[in-house]
Amino acid sequence: MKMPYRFTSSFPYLLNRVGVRMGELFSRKLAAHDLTLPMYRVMAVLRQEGAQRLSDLSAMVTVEISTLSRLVTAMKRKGLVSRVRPEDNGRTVRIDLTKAGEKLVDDLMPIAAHFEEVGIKTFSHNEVAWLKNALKQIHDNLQDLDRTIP
Amino acid sequence: MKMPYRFTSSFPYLLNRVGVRMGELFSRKLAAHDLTLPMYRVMAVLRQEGAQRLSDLSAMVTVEISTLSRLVTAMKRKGLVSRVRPEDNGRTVRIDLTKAGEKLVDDLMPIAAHFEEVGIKTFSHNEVAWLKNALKQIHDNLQDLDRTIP
DNA sequence: TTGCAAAATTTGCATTTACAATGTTTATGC
DNA sequence: GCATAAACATTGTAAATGCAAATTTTGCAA
Repeated sequence: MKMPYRFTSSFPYLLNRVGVRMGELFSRKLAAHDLTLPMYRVMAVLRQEGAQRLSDLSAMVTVEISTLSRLVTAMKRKGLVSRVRPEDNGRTVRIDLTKAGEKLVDDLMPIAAHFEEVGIKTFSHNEVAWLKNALKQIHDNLQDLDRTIP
Repeated sequence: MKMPYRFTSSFPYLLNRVGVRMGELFSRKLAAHDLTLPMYRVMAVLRQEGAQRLSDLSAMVTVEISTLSRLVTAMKRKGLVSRVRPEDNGRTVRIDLTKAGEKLVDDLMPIAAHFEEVGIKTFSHNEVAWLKNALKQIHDNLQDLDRTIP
């Protein structure tokens, strides 16, 4: 038999709910360092991928590019990142972590990892791997739709 | 062997990414009705659960209560919800869908369901059920932490 | 019953965000 | 080689958000 549609059992609802919760928990820790969650995400991506153009960073962090532009301004003021226009292509901009930013994000990542750990502690290694892969897959499915019907 | 920590393979990252994407897609549809995603979520919860107090609604929709207060004001202005103070407890407030709000959310839910469908189309029924349950479980794990260490 | 704490919501205010418009720099067609 | 388009990034502006403070109503103890 077909189940009736339940909003609170829908994927977007469950997704948003756990995402917001996890974000809140971590944000409290970040506040002690005078940081926001988007700032952390930017630093974490830069740490992993190295210097990025603004638009690429925007895609990786899933934050609107104009928002990111201002965010980077604030982070630069804090001495966390550098922003330079490369000589070979002056319309782009190259964002990178400073030493201080690197140090800070290295301190914070274990805390983020801890919250992740708490969330997934009731799952096996394989289950977590499957789950993460599913999230990746679903994202791709939605991206495909986005390309098909703009 | 232990894998190095990869931010872009972390659960919070994958979660946020797919959540934002799905939200964006649906938001575009909502814009045609002059609605925002939080507004839809409020309506969907009210549709499923019936009238709610503001604080309960806040918990269900995972939106900050002061934000919700203003959101409800805007929705009331649009004629989507009613807001009354019950006689038996004048410090609470009772939010409920109007007929118009009910009609609107009934029209929108299939669209939301469609995007969900697109996202999870590559998974079996059982897999989706497992996935949703996992998200619920993880949320609970985090809630427990929240209660343990405030 | 009166006064005080708790519960629930609202508001003040500063920050963040999104969309559109604008500004630069590079690439392309003729 | 020059005009024009395309690619990237920034800024103007209005709306959304979050925290703290204020407000209103209820519950409780003396």
